[in-house]
Amino acid sequence: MDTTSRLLMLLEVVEQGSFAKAAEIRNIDRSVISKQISRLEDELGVRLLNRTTRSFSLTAAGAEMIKKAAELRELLGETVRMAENYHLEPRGVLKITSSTLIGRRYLQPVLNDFQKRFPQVEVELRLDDRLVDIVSEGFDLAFRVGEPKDSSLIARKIARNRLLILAAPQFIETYGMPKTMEELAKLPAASYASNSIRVEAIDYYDSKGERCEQKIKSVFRANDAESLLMKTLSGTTYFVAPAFIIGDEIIQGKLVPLLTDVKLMEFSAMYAVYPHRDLPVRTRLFFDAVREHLGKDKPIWENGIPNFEQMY
Amino acid sequence: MDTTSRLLMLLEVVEQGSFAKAAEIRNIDRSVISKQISRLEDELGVRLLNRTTRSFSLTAAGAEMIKKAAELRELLGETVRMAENYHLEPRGVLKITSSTLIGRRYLQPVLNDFQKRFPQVEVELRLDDRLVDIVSEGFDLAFRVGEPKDSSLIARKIARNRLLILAAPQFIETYGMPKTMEELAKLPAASYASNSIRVEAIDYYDSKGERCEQKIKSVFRANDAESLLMKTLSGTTYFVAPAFIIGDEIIQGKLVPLLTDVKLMEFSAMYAVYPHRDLPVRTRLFFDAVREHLGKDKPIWENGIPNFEQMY
DNA sequence: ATCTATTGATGCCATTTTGGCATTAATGAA
DNA sequence: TTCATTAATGCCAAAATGGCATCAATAGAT
Repeated sequence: MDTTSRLLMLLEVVEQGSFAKAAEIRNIDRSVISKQISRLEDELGVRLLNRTTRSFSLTAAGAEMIKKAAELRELLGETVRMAENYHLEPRGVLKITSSTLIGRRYLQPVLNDFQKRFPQVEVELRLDDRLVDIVSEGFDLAFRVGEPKDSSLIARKIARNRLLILAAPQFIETYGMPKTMEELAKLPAASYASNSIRVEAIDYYDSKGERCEQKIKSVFRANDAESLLMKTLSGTTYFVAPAFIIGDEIIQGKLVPLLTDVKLMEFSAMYAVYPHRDLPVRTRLFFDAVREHLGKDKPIWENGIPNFEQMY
Repeated sequence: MDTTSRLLMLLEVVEQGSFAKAAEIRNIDRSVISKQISRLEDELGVRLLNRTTRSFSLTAAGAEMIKKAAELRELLGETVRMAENYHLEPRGVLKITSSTLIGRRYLQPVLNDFQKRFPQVEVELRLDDRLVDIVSEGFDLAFRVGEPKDSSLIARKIARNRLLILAAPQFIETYGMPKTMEELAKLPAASYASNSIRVEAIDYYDSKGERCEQKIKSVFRANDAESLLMKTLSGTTYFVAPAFIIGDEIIQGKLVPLLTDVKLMEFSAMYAVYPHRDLPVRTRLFFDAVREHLGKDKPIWENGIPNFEQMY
């Protein structure tokens, strides 16, 4: 390890706010960070951090150094990316992140095939339902539902994501088949709720084509679509579900679409997000493979929903 | 060693034109270069050099990489320099270059004192009578006679450098004391000649104050002032000498100034040259020490020339 | 005020990496 | 052709690295 790497290490330490966190991210011992930062200070001949045993603050010199370190990281990244443009065969580590469901159901099959075709590519898949900082953690590609806010990133819509209103047959037996949105609104619902998004109503177009919002009676909230689905399968709630979480439950008769004549507003589409314009070969190929797998116009998950084109 | 260092190594290899020369400059074995460049190619996944066992050429990828490597070197240099601005005590390696005579006679005493005062500063002195590329070789400071042409460098005049016309007493016995420039011009001269400068005449002001040029009869030319001086001491030539090469030869009576009533044009002054606006502390302190040693208005070497103020 | 958990520093040791030497293969020059 | 120079490779000793255990300091909890 030499001065440049030590500067990048310093930058990470400062970004993370502690030696320990930086060490955890790099999967190395804290002592390594401690030693390398000390050594960097020796090399530069300047104290960079004011330590107070349990924390630190930047010195004036340290503040200038991390600015330069950020420039170095950027430049080094550019350099590596430039080299990657010369790769004919994909190689290196493909780092991907997505929500658990997307990863397990839609990326995993593509990845399996991808690594058969390109054995030289290592894959690191991080399934996480919270948003991940793809720049600082160095991801090549992220898959998310909903358009990301960070405009420094590039987001491409890769599949639409329509909504359905679903319930189990047992639910319909219990409550009867609702005929209107107002009737539906009185029935118990399962709905998605995390600290970022919270679904509390159904957006739809009424018979006159006007946009309406119908508040729902949510009795079960979770930040995990599978949980909501399981709850709904138990027959105790209905569920306004984005299509991409549906497997073959409808074909198997475990779930039935309700109010299929109502026109629902389109839900946030699925997006691919990446940090730079010029993707490494491995990323571009995988990206294409995912789009191929998901389908050009009609997303793959809609195959499990008979007559979906005629609904909603 | 990490990717950045390997890139810088590549840059040096390309600049030097061979692995062997780059290895020599760094004082490491060739095998190290060979291994590290190979490893860099592995890391980047691109062939950077087309090898032909006895030489190499850059690939397209390699050409792009060395551009980036040059940027990296520049940025890393800036970073280190920025850190040096925070040094209160001088430290690090002070790298100086000068001509042999300047180094031996005028820098050496200052350096001895300087390292007594600041033992933490290492010194590397390169005496070389050809011009040295102070940027690419990383010198802090250079001392030269004559204003340098490279405008990317900063040059400061640190001492005037007047001329004298000198001869040994034996020379005067042999040829008689010349009374006019015309008489002098007929006598055999020793003169400085290198592939850059070639002294073939004496510039002076005549009795009417007009600029004149008197061609001389040069019978001994060398690119080394000491040689010219020794030749002159032998009594076979006179010598138009810059004052800074004079020791105590005049006081000891070994040399006598000729035609002291002629007003000679001032010779190129002595300059200090450095590559950047913001000098590290060690450099600034040494620079000041040199100026102190040489004297503010009257250069130290003029002390060996009695009544010099009244001559020429 | 006291206790506890966390943080960064330090010393020690096993592992990895590095750099130098010797050898080899290739190639341009004499 | 021969010869000298160059880069690559294998081997080995030396240096650097990373992990573990430990310590001292301190912010936060009780």
